Amino acid sequence: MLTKAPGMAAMPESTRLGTGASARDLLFLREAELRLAQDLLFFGYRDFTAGPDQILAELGMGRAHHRVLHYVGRRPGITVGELLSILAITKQSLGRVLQPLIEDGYVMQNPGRHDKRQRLLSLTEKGQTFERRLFECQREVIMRAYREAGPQAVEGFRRVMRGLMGPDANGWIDQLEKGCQP
Amino acid sequence: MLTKAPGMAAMPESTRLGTGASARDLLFLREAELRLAQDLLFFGYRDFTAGPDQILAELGMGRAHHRVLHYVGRRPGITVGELLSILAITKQSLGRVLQPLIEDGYVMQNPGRHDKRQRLLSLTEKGQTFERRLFECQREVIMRAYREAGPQAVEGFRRVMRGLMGPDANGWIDQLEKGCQP
DNA sequence: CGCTTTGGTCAGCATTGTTGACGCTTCTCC
DNA sequence: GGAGAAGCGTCAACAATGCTGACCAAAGCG
Repeated sequence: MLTKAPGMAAMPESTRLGTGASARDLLFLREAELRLAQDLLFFGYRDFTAGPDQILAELGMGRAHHRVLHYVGRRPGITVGELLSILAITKQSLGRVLQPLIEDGYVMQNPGRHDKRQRLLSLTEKGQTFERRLFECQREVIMRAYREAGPQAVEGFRRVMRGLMGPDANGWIDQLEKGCQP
Repeated sequence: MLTKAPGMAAMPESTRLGTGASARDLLFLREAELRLAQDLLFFGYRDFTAGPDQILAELGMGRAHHRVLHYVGRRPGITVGELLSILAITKQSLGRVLQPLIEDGYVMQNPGRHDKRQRLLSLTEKGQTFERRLFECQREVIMRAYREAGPQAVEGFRRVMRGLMGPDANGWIDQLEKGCQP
């Protein structure tokens, strides 16, 4: 907004992080660049969720249902407590979407083997099918964005996004990534 | 989820986009990588908005108020119609947050010079101060993430985010970037 | 046997999105 | 100049998804 550096964003220069970075390297921290980040996150997140939202609406569901289906699908046998931690919402908020999902046969619950208080959640066949449908919707969007941006951009995207979130979320991401490559 | 390529994300190889990309280059399009993207966006967006949300709550406001303050601040003299297009919400939804912001002296409206039907919106001193406070909150988060990730990662982040959003949002982003470097 | 943990539930409230309908002012075009 | 369109505001009702507070039941644990 004050200094001028058109196209600076395209410079393929220094890769060094932090230590010893020149003033030139830090141009991307100007106010205008940070404002842009706000916009990117707002528009990006909104458009990214738009597809599933539409499908969900047809079945009388919302984004919260998708999140439950996603994380139950990602971690079959997850406990209610873990799900609450991941979503960072209250028991009541979760109950309102989880209960219908169970009643309508998308999610099933089994008592824990070691701890019978627990209700281990997993997707039914119907739940898997539906979750996949929602996923395919976003898959296309991400694939296009990733392919157009290229592998290095994707890696950069990941680094920035992880930097944006707090330690809790970063921990969950680590766990989720681990769990998917057994 | 099916193939295995630990640490692939860190490979600094080919930069070529799309055309002629090898199978190796496209490993980042595996299902697990796309699932990860879903998680990154969910956690990232949530944690990114958490700071302002807290401040806003103390004043009886919500995220919607922040968005209005942000875009009015970004485009002083914006019309109600433009704001509606950017936010992609209904007139009624906007009215509910805009009206209180005007009454409480955060936003002021002046009749358009050429078209007197228009109400050109801009931030009052009070509005600017408050918006800046919210911005500072996110500024720190973004700056840390950007600095830790490095300039190339930031560029990648931008490319991917722009790829995620639709043409409308991309158009608005272009306009907003232009308007800030007059 | 008591205490804690895990999970469920009821009641009420706030934010923010939606539709539909109606009114006022102002611009534009014939 | 008058008709219709455009820009904006507003009332009413509804839906999704957060929240708090309170209370209950079953199971684990010392």
